[in-house]
Amino acid sequence: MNSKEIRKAFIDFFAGKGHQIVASAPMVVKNDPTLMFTNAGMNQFKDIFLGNQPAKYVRVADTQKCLRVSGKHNDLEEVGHDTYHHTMFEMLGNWSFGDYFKEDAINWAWELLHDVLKIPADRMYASVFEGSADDKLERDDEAFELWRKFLPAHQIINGSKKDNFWEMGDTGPCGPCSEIHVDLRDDAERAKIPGQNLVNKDNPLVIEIWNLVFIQFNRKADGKLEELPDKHVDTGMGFERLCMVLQGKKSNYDTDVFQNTIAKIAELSNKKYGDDQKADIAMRVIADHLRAISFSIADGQLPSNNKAGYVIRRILRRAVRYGYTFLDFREPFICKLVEVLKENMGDAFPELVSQQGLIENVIREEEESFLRTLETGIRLLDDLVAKAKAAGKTEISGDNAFTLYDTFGFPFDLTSLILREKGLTVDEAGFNAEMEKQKERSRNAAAQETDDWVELKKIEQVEFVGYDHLEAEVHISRYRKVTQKNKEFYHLVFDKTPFYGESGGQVGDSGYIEFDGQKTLILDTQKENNLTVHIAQKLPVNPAAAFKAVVDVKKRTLTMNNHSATHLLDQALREVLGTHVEQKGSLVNSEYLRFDFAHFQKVTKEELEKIQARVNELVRKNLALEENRAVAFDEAKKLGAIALFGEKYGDFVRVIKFGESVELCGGTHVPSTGQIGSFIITSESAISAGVRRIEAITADRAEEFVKKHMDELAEVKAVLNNTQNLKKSVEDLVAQNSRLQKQIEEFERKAASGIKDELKKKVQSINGVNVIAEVIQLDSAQAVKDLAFQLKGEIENLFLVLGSAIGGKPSISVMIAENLVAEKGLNAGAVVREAAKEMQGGGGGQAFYATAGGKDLSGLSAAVEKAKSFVK
RNA sequence: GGGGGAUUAGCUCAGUUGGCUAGAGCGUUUGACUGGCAGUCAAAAGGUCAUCGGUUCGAUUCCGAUAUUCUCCA
Repeated sequence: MNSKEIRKAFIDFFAGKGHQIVASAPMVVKNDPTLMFTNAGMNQFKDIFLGNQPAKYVRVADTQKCLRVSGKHNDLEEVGHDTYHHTMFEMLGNWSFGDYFKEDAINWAWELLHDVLKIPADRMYASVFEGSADDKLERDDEAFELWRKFLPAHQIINGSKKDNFWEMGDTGPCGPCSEIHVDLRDDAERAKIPGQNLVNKDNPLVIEIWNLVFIQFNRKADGKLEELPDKHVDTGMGFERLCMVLQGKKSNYDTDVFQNTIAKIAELSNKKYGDDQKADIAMRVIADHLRAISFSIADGQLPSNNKAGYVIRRILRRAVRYGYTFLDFREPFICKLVEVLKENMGDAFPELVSQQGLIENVIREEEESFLRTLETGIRLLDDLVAKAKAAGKTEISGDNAFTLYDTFGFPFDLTSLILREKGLTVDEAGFNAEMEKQKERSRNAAAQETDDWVELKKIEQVEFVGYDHLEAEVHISRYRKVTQKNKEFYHLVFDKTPFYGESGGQVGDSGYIEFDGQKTLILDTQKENNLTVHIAQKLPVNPAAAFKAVVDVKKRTLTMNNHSATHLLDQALREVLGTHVEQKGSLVNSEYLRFDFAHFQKVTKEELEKIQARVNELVRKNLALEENRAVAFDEAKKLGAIALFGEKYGDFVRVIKFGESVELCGGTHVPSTGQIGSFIITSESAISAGVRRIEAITADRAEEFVKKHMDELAEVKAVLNNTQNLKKSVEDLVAQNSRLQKQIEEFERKAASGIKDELKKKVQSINGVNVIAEVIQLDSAQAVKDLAFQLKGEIENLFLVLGSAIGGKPSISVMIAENLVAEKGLNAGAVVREAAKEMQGGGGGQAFYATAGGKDLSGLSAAVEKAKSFVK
């Protein structure tokens, strides 16, 4: 069976058992502060488990793209070294939300693996939770008995709390789980050591493929468990591992999921997979990371320097590093692999097909930029090596290596590799110590303590009334205290709310809630999945009261202007640039709007003018908002609504129409576009290969912007006697200025040359040295310097001291012919330092030319005399 | 969110006790050599040393802020 057939077999099986098949959620998570990426199939159902949202279907199955870059068994740095870890993987899963429980879950798992997919029974092992004294839990005998129907007792293993008790986090839903392991060793090996001894022992051929989680408890902040009213099943099966088992391979990377990519890498690098261990690791790393990066970009997450974007950048750079070190790639190559990936997975994940061009461009750009970083690092490292060698050292300090890594992004393993080649070592312990310090700093800065929710009023779902009302009577449904850096604030959840929680690029509302004359400020409103969390500075005195919730109208109105303008901008962009323009991100707040979109070249000035004019035209048409809050998703698409990649949509969506602009959007909008008033583009820039950014302002801000510019112009005109032709006047002024500048220089030159002739007459000969020591009238340090250098060229054996007042301050320059410096041991620097004392100053320079300044103008001639006295 | 760098000629970068006429390579322009191209040689142009403030007799250099940008951590 090939991988496509295997995926289908799973989906068909559970569809046959009454499961609703749903689409994979985006791999990049939005609206969940605790998670950057989907790391398990259950993520998209989190709200159901938490009780924040009712289940739409009680039985669901899917294949979910997941990304794991950290965690107990999956450090990014390990991926590729073995044959079964990945960053991005597919997780096949089936769920029951308060419907079937252990019995059906286990029966069906067995039926699929054994009866449908034909995995031999004697190669399968099941594990069950052994119980835990800490939590006062017995062994999961129920699961054990269910497995006994299919497996002999010795193939059922007791698992520890670590392996067989699943928890969503420190707190929240949890429960025992039961894993299915498969033994892939050959018969001789199996005869030697029984498979049950190797389960959960990190043997690459005795592996867990499916985990069935039985969610029956809720873990509270004090560590205690409470029984859930509704019990759920959550399962996850590693798709790549399943393919390995069914295709009779010993490594995930040997399955058809990865082999096409690896073959392409081998071709590009002119190496063969299987010839060299290190090259093999590199190929696996690249084949794995390619998937993670491509899917992230397709989901709209571009590499950047913080948060999720940074994780993607790090993964990509790791792939480049391995290609660079072990496969000798010196130019972008990962971008050339996207084509193969698309052929492999484009069927199941159409976003790869439609986003291919963007993915390739973004990857190429990132590769180029990192190769530049590497070059810089190599140069810096060469310097360090040269210095170390000159000092007779053979080790580079951990501190230095860390600076290379931390400040210049040069990977530590490359540092030690290059040093090894040059016969040097690096202090790894020192490096790690510095690394720890950095982590400590960041942890302290980000440390946050969250208390348990205190529930006051049970609700099914928060009702958002903010589309229609900016005030409402609300009750606090639950609250909790959050402590960060000694600052306390409170998270409040209301039964209903007029406050818009930050999402879809639009910032959250602020405002206040009021009871009995007491106001509590709401600083911000955030969304945690489906929960709208209001951030308050303090807890109201009487949390159970009925509050009047009031949104900051000014801020909301300005934000609405910008949000609606963003839709108009989107439409104008499509009209002017073409329909390839796709939104890649946006930010909308009360100050301005920012819109990122796919476009492969700079937007020209003419295009920008057209776009801005078009938006303003749409504003003036005063198009009325047509809002429909519950349109079936398919229906909305038929209307031509613009949906975003990487965005998770429900079955029913909100559709926002302004004339011809139709978008799926949850944000708040103006009743008609005339309210936007005016729209001004303030900047256009590139944020990544193939992605441009436009920033713009509207309404009040636009008006202020125009006023500021007009005022400035008026002021400038006033300075120029209210000239009719400002541009010409300024040009004339500039031309005149440069002409005068040249004249001044000419005069100065003449003056200097007059002074020069005077000075040449005053040469004294002292012991064969031609001495000039005079105070002259020159007001420019540069002119004095020029004069000194000219005299040096014209008089041999010169010892020159020039005193002058520059900007009202005394200054002396000493010039000594090079041969005198050498023969007589004279040093201009020493001379000026000594002489400058006469005028309360100091100075320095080189042996042949030095300058000094001072505070006391009356000491100038004394200083000149003093300098002269150095002639021997 | 927190740390560390960087910003000098069109480009890539040097520039240490604060005073070096602010440099190199590449590129550009001009001239010479060659039948032409390529090239070689010679010369020249090109700099608010990111911006603003402070310390100092004096700041590209030290300090602070801002902007832009790179990078690491969370």
